[in-house]
Amino acid sequence: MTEMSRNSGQEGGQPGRIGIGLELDATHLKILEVLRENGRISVAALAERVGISRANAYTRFEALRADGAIKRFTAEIDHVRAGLGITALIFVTVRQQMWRQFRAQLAQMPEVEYCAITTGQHDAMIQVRVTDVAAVHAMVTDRLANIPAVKATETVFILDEVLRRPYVLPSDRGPGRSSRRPPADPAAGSARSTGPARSAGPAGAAGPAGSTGAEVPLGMMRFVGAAEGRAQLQQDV
Amino acid sequence: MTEMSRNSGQEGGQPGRIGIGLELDATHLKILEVLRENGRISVAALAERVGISRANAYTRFEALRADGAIKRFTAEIDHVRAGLGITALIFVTVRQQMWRQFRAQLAQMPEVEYCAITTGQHDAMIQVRVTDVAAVHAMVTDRLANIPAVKATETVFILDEVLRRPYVLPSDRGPGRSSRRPPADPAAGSARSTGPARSAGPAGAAGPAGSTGAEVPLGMMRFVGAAEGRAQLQQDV
DNA sequence: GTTGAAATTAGTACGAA
DNA sequence: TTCGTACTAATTTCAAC
Repeated sequence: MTEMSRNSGQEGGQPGRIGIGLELDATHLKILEVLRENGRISVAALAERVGISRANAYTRFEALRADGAIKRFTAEIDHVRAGLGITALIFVTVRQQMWRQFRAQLAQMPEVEYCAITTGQHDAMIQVRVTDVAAVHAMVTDRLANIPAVKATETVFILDEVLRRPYVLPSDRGPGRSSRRPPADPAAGSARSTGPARSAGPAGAAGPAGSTGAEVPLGMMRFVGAAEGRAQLQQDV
Repeated sequence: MTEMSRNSGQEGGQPGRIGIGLELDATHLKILEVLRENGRISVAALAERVGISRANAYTRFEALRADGAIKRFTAEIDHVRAGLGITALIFVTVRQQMWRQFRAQLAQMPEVEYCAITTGQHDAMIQVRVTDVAAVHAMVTDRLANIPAVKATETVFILDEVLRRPYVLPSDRGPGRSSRRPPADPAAGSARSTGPARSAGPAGAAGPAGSTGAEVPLGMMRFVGAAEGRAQLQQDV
């Protein structure tokens, strides 16, 4: 299972915990930078590219894995080549108090590649990969519609995936804080990595959670209030 | 080259291209299955898990990479640990005839992890990872709003990422076609991969593209028509 | 497509700076 | 902590079957 709970690497924790077990310095970020683009690089080559000794690279590599900063290593597969030419996004409104059931059902659907709980008009967005358009229809009408937790859905097809970065890092915008100019796209490269797969951690949980339901204009951005039942999110899930 | 004449193995092709250079048999899928969960496994261990000889595994492994079925290998990084605790989805309405500019600008934004062109109310969805909520605001108002190609945006925060599968494969639902019962979630594992970063290729391009703009009820699914300017998608991009 | 054996490389375990 | 080296184990390559 690929359930992402929000806790640290090896230990389970409370949902609210964010604890940092490892201070990531510039060298750590550099390692992550190489690894996200070439997950299969040897530690020796990694050490050379980062500019540290092999022994140091092994130590840091292991630390990053143990800490959970590196969750797992995966191969990016061409879905079209693999026979899954259709990608769709399904926005789901979940009936309050039924989040647990919804998550359980999700785990039973192998065509679901990604699911995130969001603010806004809907409660969750799921991304599915299937062989044909009919399969999307079947998925929505047969599978999702039969889940009591699902109140409503809205489907959108993905026509093209313009960009997919392995994983964004803070170092992408320099050592500093936020809004600065990017140093241009550092795309090319190859990465390699090794290690057992583990449950993913939680994403950011800050932000306008538990909003009131009213639209709150904030500059050009529209914070669409969460749907009813969102307040139960933490207790229910 | 024999059968791969129309697409090259290592090179990206035109957006409309779907060509299949390599026939993926059950063994290939099995290899992909292992690799997506453990991208850093050795080819020797891979051979053992798949049940083929080492040499065979090397041959197939290389073929999958050359063919492009495996695009690259990457490390999944815990964004929170890496200092990017906030994830948001920004739905963008793009001004017609300006897709090329939009895409060019995207490449200049390192905080963008993913961008897909969609049907529906909006034209594109981008996922960003940043350090704090303010950075999202800055991103939308300062960066996106200043792109002439961007007509409007709508932002939604991700409160939790419930599920992330390395990559969905057709074998997940058995050798057959579509809607069947999943064999339960085969999640855990770790993946390793290697390869240069590249711009994402086109996803499935079928579906209700070039729709009229009217809502077409189809079972429980709502096909929201594409926004104006979508017709220029292929020529413009 | 498989097996086995050689050459290379990776991973580990020390000390020393 | 980090580096450098030596030792051990594993992997990749290449041969023949």
